[in-house]
Amino acid sequence: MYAVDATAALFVQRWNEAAGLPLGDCPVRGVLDRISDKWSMLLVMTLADAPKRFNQLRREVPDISQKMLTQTLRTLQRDGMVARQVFDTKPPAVEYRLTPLGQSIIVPVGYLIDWASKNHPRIDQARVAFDAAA
Amino acid sequence: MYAVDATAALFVQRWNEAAGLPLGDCPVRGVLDRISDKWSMLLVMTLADAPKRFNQLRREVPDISQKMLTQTLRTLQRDGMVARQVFDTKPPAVEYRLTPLGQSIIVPVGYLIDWASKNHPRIDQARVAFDAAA
DNA sequence: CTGCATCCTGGAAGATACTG
DNA sequence: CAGTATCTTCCAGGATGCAG
Repeated sequence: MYAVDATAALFVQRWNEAAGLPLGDCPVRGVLDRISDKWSMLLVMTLADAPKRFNQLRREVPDISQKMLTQTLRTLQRDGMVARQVFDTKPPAVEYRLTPLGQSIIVPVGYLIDWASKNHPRIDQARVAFDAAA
Repeated sequence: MYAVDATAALFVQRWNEAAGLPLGDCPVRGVLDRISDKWSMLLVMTLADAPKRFNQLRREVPDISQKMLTQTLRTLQRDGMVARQVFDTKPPAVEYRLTPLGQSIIVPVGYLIDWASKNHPRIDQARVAFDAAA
């Protein structure tokens, strides 16, 4: 055991319960896998402040290919995180917006982002030290 | 804009600042990428309650290959999240434990796990509905 | 027990071209 | 503008065998 704070201990306990499930039935594994794909969370955060259109997303995430943009948006839509609204104008416009479910993940992902921005210098330091030792 | 709560709005604002950075310089992207690999967070959570040895980890995460276990542990060690301690016994024993940095990520990841366990039924529903519509 | 070395494959992702 | 279709590349990850 370590000395961990109460919040961490609670999460660890929940995790241990979840981790005991058969692999296919562990909902956490499934969600972590989804989050873990290269673009999903990036798009969720890019849509976090306002709904956006297809090419607007391409501009704001310049290093995503249009194929992966389409594909990731479809997956997010299928998972109920993003809603797709077509405007029947000429030329057609398509707007993507977070659903309430999609919005609800902003906070937990936000904590991770917060952790990242606070601790990435430590990670960088650790890497330099590790590589120097090797 | 959506109507989002204050916490979410704060995280969105921070994200937008981070997202403005050149891609290589965005610390958040880097950390999301690390988290996004298949096994890192799984191992962190498995080590969250107590230090463990190599084959103990194999048993607790039965579907990880030994190659990926070694590889992921090395990466976590390099990033300063995990410490590796060798006991000079016969046969040799090696113990892996979370560093303070590694422990500090339990809480933000925990929020995500919490979100996952609460919302995975909604995601499942959404998928069924989406597939039925198609 | 704790690994490293090698080989190999599936699927993720990129590039390019075309369309309503 | 918002996609689809196809081809190709690339590498994470699995399988297996060996070693200190």
